[in-house]
Amino acid sequence: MVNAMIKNQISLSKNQKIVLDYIQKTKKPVKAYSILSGVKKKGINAPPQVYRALDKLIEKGKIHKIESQNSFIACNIGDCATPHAVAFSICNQCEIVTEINDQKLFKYLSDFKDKSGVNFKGYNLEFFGVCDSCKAI
Amino acid sequence: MVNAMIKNQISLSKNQKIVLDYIQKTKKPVKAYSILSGVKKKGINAPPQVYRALDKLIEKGKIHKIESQNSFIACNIGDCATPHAVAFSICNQCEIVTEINDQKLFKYLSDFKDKSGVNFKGYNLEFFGVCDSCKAI
DNA sequence: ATATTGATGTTATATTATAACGTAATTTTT
DNA sequence: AAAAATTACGTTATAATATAACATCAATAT
Repeated sequence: MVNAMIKNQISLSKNQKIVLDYIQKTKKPVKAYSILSGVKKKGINAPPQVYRALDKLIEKGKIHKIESQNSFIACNIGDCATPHAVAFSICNQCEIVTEINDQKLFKYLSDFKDKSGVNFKGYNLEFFGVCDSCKAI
Repeated sequence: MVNAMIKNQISLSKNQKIVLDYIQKTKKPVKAYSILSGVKKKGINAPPQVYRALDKLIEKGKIHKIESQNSFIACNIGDCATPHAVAFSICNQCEIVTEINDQKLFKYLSDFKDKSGVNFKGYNLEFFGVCDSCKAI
């Protein structure tokens, strides 16, 4: 029982913590090589170290990749239960990304079936527009 | 009037035609450098020529970029009226991509508003799963 | 005719990501 | 606890994706 709980807690390795820390500090999505320069002083020296950490953090639901930007953001839902079923809004002007947490949308997409009746395990949805702050300018 | 119609016909430049031709011949999504090697004999020699054509073809609704694959497919809806509001299904095994043409889904996504009431101009939706052919194996 | 815009060709380089190898730490199994 | 298996680490090199910059040519609009 207790063991099961402990196992459920997702544990992070040293480099994974360093990379996650860095991503969580920023508001905008960050690119892999920005992360690399940002964590050099912590002893991470080479791209593979960053990319390996990123891969694991995605698997563990701690971060998401924004495919249209090749950038990464922290999951704002804590431990994301569905790391492969995600939706974001992206401002075309300032490029700020916000993770969308909308149960109705999630249900709609999870239930969606294509013409041949195939249902999908996951999805990545990126909305594009201009955010309120940019509209105000 | 006639002029307006002629203007409405989307015209393609020489390189744009070559690149589109190549993409339409393939069933699977193709990568930029595959296109480049595929059209070398047609006189296209360097990456910028391909990428410029790709950009224009996307603008003109002739092709779409599959962001999660950095690959490109021909629009299966002909002249896509909404080149920046698209949905695809992607097989995780064979990586085949199919463009989804579902009016209900389109309406749902176009009407979607985030928490702050912002409505979005476009979206890119990629569903992931295993296609029927791969399931059968 | 001439200014503007769109397209081309080319070289070089920037950006993003992974292969491959050896080693060390951690976890699981026995 | 020892052996085996898995996971993570560090490093070098290189692959794959994409753009900057510049000169030239073509088309179209004023």
